[in-house]
Formats: sequence, C-alpha cells, structure tokens
Amino acid sequence: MPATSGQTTDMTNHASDALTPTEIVTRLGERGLAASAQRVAVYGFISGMGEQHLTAEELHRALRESLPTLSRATVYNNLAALADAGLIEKLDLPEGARFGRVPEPHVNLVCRECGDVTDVLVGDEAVQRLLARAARVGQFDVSVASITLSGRCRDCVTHN
Amino acid sequence: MPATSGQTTDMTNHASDALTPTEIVTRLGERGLAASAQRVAVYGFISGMGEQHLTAEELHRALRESLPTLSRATVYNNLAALADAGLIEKLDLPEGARFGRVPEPHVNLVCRECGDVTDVLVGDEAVQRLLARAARVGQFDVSVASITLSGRCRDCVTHN
DNA sequence: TACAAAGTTGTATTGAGTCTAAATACGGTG
DNA sequence: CACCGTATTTAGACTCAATACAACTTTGTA
Repeated sequence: MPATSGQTTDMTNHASDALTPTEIVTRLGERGLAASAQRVAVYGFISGMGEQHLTAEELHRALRESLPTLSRATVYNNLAALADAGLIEKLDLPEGARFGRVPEPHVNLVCRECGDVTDVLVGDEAVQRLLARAARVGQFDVSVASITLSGRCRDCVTHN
Repeated sequence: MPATSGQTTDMTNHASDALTPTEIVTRLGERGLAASAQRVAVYGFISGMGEQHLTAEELHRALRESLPTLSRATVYNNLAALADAGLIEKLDLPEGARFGRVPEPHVNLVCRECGDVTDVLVGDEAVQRLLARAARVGQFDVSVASITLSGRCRDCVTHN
C-alpha cells in the first residue's frame, strides 16, 4: 500500500504565507516556549508548508538538510510542544501521526486508498456552535478539536 | 501518566442493549463477513460494552477469559473488519487505537490527563449538514466520520 | 557574565500493530 | 452428509514509530 504517497511531494517549502523569523520568535515567546534554533526551524518549516500533512520522520529528513545534527527526539519533542501550544495541528491516523499548520476551522479528509490528506474549510459558525454545545454538555475544557472524514478521494473513486 | 484509567473498570459486560447471537450473525452476514466464533465473540462483547472505548490489548485480555486460545492477530483482524464494515467505531488516539460500539451521531471527548473517553450525543441535523457539505466540497466518498475534542474532563479540572 | 531552567543529542528500549506459514473452520454444492 | 475452495485462526517472529535516559548545550534573565 502506497500509504504516504501524495504527501511527500514538493518538500521545497516556499509557500507565500510562511511566517517570518520574527513572527515565529514572538509567537513562541507568547506561549512560554524558548526560541531554540531547532524549534524555530520546525515551526518555520511547518508554517510554510501549505496544506500537506507530514509524518515526524518526513519532517526530520527534510529539516536535516539545513540542520544536519537535528535529532529525532528533538523533532518529536518540538512537534508535541507546538501542538500542545496550538501552533500546529497534530492528526492521529491509523498509520501514525501527521503534522500540519493550523488554518481556519476545517475538516480533514483522509483517503484510505492513497493515504492523501486534504483540508476543507467550513463555515465557522456551524462548527463552533456544534463544538461549543458538545463541550458544554460534556462539561469539558476543550483545547483541541478535530474533525476527520475517512473514505475515498475523488481520484481513487474515478480511477478504480 | 495513568493513561488508561477509567476505561478498564467493569469488564463484566452485561449492558441491557447487547445484541443477541442471532442479531450478530445476521448483521455479519449482511456485510459478507463469516460468522466465526471469534468474530461473533468480539462483536458481541463490544456491542454490550456501554460507552467505554477499549484498546485491542484490553479486549484481547477480556475475551481470552471465555476463549483462551484467541490470538492477538485475530483480535486485530476482526476489529479492522468490523470497523471497516461500520459495525464498531475505531478511534485513533495518541496512545493507540481504541474501539467501541457505534451509537447515534456523537462527539468524542478525550481527556488528556486521565485518558478517559466519553461520548456526547449531538443533534443529527447539524452534524449531517456539516459533514455532507465537507464531503461535497472535497469531492469525497465518505465511509467514516469522526469528531474528537481533546482537553480536560470535568473531574480533572476540579481535582487539580 | 553567571546561573537555573529549558532544550538537545544519540543511543537503547518499548510496545502497538503487522506478517508469515501452517492448521483449521466456514459455507455452499452435489 | 461428504467434499472442496476460500476465509479465518493461530503462535511466534518481526517492524518501526515513538519514548526514556543521562550527559551535554543553549536560552532567558538578573
């Protein structure tokens, strides 16, 4: 199964909306996170990544090109710290976790056949109301919300 | 971290709405799944489980009491088959997958501190409309939808 | 600059989930 | 009911994403 095809393309990372180094340092400071070179690199890379969702290993490989001594543990540490702080999104999928930037409220579409993960933006109000109600009824202090649909993407439906 | 506390209590499995053996066999047949003793046991156990969500290992341990030779692989095989058929729900969480019965449209609340997983039923229409829109916009053939909130449950908020 | 707290590194280790090949059970057919 | 092809089960070996550890380095602050 080509579980990861579709995510690994175009690692070149020059999306127009990548954060500037200054913005990155500021945001980290706001959450009480130190601005180590490694953390800045991880966050910067993801913030300029587009809609893709990459695995920790893929990010490690990509980041090692500019930071050759970057360790696997550090990548995992920082992904956890950034996700806890709400600066990036962590997706728990059957084949392992994937990480991406945090866009507007959205729904994740995961294709079971090709493994592709895409986002669909949805109207704010509907989601917010739904989630707020669930949190209230369940007496829950929500920190992260995640909506995921799994099935077959358009390409896989038409092709097979 | 007591990651699994709260799920492992009361394995005794006598919820009032457990399916009868006949119902189980029928439902399996409808989806083209053979009614092996092991599969019937797995499905039967989960259908009578209440709102809990257990790991594959927890289910394996519980089921072994009545089926001592039941292998780990078989539990995994059947959980995958049942989840694919939509007869049970699979939840991909950071610490591993958990399985439960499929109730009405609902939101899963996952506590990061005690690991507890609970469901909140939500009005059908709101969710359905939201998911339908996402599927249409993303040109996606949906088979499973999952809404998960993570944060702190009421007990953990008041206790710490 | 100096110091405690936070972060990093590389390696060893864990453990959920998968794979394999041989044995067995299922369900339809004559 | 006896048969056969297919699906399923089993036990154990194996994979590899993710974590733990302990020594070392950097960051933020006074």
